[in-house]
Amino acid sequence: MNKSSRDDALEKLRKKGYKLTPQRLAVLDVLLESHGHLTPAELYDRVVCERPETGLVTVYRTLEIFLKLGLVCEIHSTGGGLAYIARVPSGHHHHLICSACGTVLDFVDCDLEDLEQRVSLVTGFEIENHFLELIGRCHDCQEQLSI
Amino acid sequence: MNKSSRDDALEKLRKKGYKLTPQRLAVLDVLLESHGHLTPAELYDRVVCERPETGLVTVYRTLEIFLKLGLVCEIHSTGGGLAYIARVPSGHHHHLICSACGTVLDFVDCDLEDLEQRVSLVTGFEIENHFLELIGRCHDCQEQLSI
DNA sequence: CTATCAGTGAAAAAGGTTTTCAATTGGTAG
DNA sequence: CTACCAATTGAAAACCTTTTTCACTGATAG
Repeated sequence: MNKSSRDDALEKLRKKGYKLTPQRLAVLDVLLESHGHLTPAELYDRVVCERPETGLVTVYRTLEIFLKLGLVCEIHSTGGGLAYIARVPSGHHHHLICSACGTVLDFVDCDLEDLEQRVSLVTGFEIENHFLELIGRCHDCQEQLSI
Repeated sequence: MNKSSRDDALEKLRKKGYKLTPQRLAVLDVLLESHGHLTPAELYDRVVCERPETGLVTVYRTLEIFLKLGLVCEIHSTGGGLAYIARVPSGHHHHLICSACGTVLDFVDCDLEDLEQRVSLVTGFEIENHFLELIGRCHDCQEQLSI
């Protein structure tokens, strides 16, 4: 639960003219309370606990809006579909994903600007974006293996 | 067309006991002749031109084998499904993808080991893998914009 | 020649995501 | 406070990608 993230999100939604419906608030709160990434289906399951009248479609539509506003990040590395996690309001960062429990940590220290400049010089590409995810095993899951 | 890549691929297939069927050869050749990444459906379309009796299912099955043998790389950043590109036999590398024309270049110079060690120290994660794609605009597509 | 078995195509199934559409609702102007 | 209207919603259907199932084929070994 992060009050300032929540208020920041509500502010952005309001500013763009999106209505603060109960469904959108529920999706937002589930995202903010979650420690790891969630697939749309997982998100839907949790939202339905609070508001049984919510539809899966609305979860998809809400995620689309949240993504456009930068309130969530999309995670691609997970097999099959996409997953989403609330974005802390800290600008540029990447994700470190535990392959066992799915916990996602952010990290900022990526130094990719240097790499991008080098690659750009060699290839003539104008780099617009990058996509970096580290996959590993978090401290807790390492311990569970050795027990 | 890259003769040594083709021979290398045939060698690997043979060594693992996979039969060199016309369908598999067709998929391989389309991949080797392509400059960018291809979705399974795109690949299928091109293969069908040469061998109309080929099924989409076989393309999927072939890609699965090629991926296991390291003959192709999977690309995640593209919206929707996955895409594949022939892997040049050069070990560890990443992809630079043109957002306009889809051309994919490889680059090797990633220095992520340093980053991984830093992130590992800070977070306690044991890094197993990383996933990096740079997205940009290739030299040709930059020119087309300015014309 | 026959038995075997990897490989195949077509169809069906299985996900996941998007579209359609009629009904409802949140925010606002009066 | 009320009425209005565009935005939003849920359910169903449509779509797309990928996987599974199954009967059949075509090599290969004995």
